[in-house]
Amino acid sequence: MNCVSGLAPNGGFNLPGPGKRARFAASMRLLRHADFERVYKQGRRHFAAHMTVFYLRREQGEGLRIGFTVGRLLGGAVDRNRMKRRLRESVRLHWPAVSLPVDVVVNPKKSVLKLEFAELGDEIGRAFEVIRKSVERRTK
RNA sequence: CAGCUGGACCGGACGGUCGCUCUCGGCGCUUCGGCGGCGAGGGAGGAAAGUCCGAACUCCGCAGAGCAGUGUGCCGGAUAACGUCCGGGAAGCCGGGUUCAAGCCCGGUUGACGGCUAGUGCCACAGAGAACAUACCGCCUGGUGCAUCUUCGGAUGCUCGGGGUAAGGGUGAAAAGGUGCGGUAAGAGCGCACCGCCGCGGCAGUAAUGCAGCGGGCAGGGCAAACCCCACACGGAGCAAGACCAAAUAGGGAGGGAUUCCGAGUUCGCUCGGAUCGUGCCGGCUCGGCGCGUCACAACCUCCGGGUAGGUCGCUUGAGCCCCGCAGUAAUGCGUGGCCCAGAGGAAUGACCGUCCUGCAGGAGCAAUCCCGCAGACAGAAUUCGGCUUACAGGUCCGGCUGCCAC
RNA sequence: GGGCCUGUGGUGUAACGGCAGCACGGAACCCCAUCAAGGUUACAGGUGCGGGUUCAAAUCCCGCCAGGUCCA
Repeated sequence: MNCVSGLAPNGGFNLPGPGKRARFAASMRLLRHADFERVYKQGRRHFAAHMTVFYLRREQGEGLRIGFTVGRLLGGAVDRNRMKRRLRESVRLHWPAVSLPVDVVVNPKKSVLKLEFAELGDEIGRAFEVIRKSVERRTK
């Protein structure tokens, strides 16, 4: 029993509308190892200059959920934490207005550490756009 | 003032907007498990690191003792404990003084420092000889032969083999006490003095050890970060320890209930078909439908226990931090008072901006200063403490040495 | 959280505490009409780094660094 497939998406509290302030609560993140595995094995991939984005349409629930994988190859603990924090902030500020029932995993590259923050945000925005189009096409 | 060096400490500051996480308060929704939003407060380090030691804590194991294994290793103290810390000592190195020299004294510094007069093993090359030492060149001695000189006693030189010698040369990391004087054919602890060494008892000190004395001419080369011996310590695993709740699926255990007849087949265990009875499920009940049925198994129903995903606890009040006082050379201990200081779990402490601070480059200015740009280390809690080790921009304070300037 | 292993020319590997070798590759030359193969020659290292023990260290000891691997 977990809250992810059950209550939170059904309730729909966590969907930020255009007027709402940008948030990034726990229910909007991927929190379980099994979810990551499913997205890696069954999901589709989108390659960008500074990251690779995996995404998978979810059967249950409605909200978009996102997680980050930053492995040991990318640097020490300080650098990896910095990457995750910058990604999280970018995702928070570029959260798509339309609600998508999709799980997303982002694998950053080392350049995320030194990249201009605005540029990182643009790339996240473009990735969300690609995912939105892909999901809408499959739904029809 | 500058450079080098030792120790202690700090590790950019303040504010705004939007986020994350925990706690508390009250609110809304709820399938009563939670979810959402509002307000207030808390939110990385000196090394959080490496995981090299030591503990706490938890589970497992355990009559007692020994072996094996691992670690530690001068002495005393500190401590919960340690391979850590503090103090002391031996020893090495550097500088100065003194001495013919060895050595001794003073100052600084280093400091894994039990035992090779228990055993075993190793010591390449070079060298005559390397552990029951050794005679290559030398030195001394007497002998044979030859040459020269001769005052005809012999002397000198060379060759050969004999003996003595451990001074000198040479080899080596190391050649079996050192220096000086005496002594001698030449030499040698052969003798003496001083130093070193060994033994004995004495004194000082808790002890390591030191000091002086007497005796012995000197045995006992080095290596135990070689095997080893001696003394001491150590049960094993680790918060993914461990405790509790516990889905789905599979499996385990216990219990409950009830039959007879006819026909056919038969390897004589039983099987199949029909009727009847009992029972379980569907159903409010009957009929009906789907199953099962008396040795055992299976099936049905009820109950129990283990346990995975997942969740909760462990989880932060502790050998705790700060101030002051006392004891101690110090490590540290004791006492009064005050304080509560991160607890995540795909893992929170961030993003953007402003002002200031520090450093560096550029520009303006006689200068104080101003403008603009760049940079601000090493690094991120993961059960918790005590250490060690390693990384580290810049800065503050205290001490030592050297140089320059002033008095 | 804990255990174990490795590090030597460019590459792969040897070396009872006593001169750091071997093979491949690269370079030059020879051979050949040419290429390959073959032959000869020298080069390339202070054994991951820093200390210590020893007369002497790749080897023994201590501390770091990098990499690999196993268990929970």
